[in-house]
Amino acid sequence: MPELPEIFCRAREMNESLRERVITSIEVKQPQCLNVSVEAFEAGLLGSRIDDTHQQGKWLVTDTSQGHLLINLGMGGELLLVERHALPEKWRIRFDFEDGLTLAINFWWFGNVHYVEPGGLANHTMTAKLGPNAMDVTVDEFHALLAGRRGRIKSFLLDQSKIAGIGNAYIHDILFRAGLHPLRSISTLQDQDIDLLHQSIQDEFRRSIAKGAANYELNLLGARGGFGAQDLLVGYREGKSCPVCHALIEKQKTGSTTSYICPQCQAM
DNA sequence: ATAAGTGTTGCGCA
DNA sequence: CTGCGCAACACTTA
Repeated sequence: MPELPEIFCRAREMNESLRERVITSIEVKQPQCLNVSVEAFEAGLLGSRIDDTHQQGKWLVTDTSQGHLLINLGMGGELLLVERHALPEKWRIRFDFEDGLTLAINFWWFGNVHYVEPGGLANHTMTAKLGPNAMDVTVDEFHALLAGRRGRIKSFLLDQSKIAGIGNAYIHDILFRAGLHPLRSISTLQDQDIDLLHQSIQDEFRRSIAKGAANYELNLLGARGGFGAQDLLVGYREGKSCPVCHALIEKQKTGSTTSYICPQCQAM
């Protein structure tokens, strides 16, 4: 589950390792994850020089000399920079560079690799409609985003068009740190709840980024991140005791996603 | 061995 | 606007 911390780290790694490289060949094993035909994809990116990469929600947006490469790893996957003779077993799309290195992209379920021509980002609806990056939202902006909303807090936080980058793995501890039940109605939140929730998002993501993000994902060079189960307070800890009140952590179906909560600390 | 569950997203529908 | 069910490119666990 690449969420904001993973994508943030991958963007940083791409900037460190891919800038100035020129794409000399492209192999697409899975055309379904493209937004254009294989022919158009290759015509767009062959010969292009990699420039800056930035993170936008769960998307990686790479500028090149011939347009933009946009990647969404869906529910998990890797971007591996390897020697061409040492390709990983599984990859769906591959970019070869002139110096013998290859960027191999894989994802295990639902990913996107898109090409957008120069100046066309505004027409790429999947990224154009994203809300502000969760880590970039100030506390005042966060209050404004929530003002007048009716639904439930978890649905809002997971809605990428409202605020981008939060997924169903980090959200367990984000809500726990804020003392909020996932099904809590936004309209019942007090100002201090919103302040604390904003702080929780910042804290959780910063802690993960500081450790190189999730340890179940590989970075560009194949190393695992340092943020893992030992860093979670309630997430994926069903039946264990709450670190604050020692009540037993519960796993609950909340709408179409599963939630891990402390029934004491996160009462409705 | 078979089936359910899972980190994402867009869509249609109530 | 909000919620829900569904489907789409695997893989792990019960």
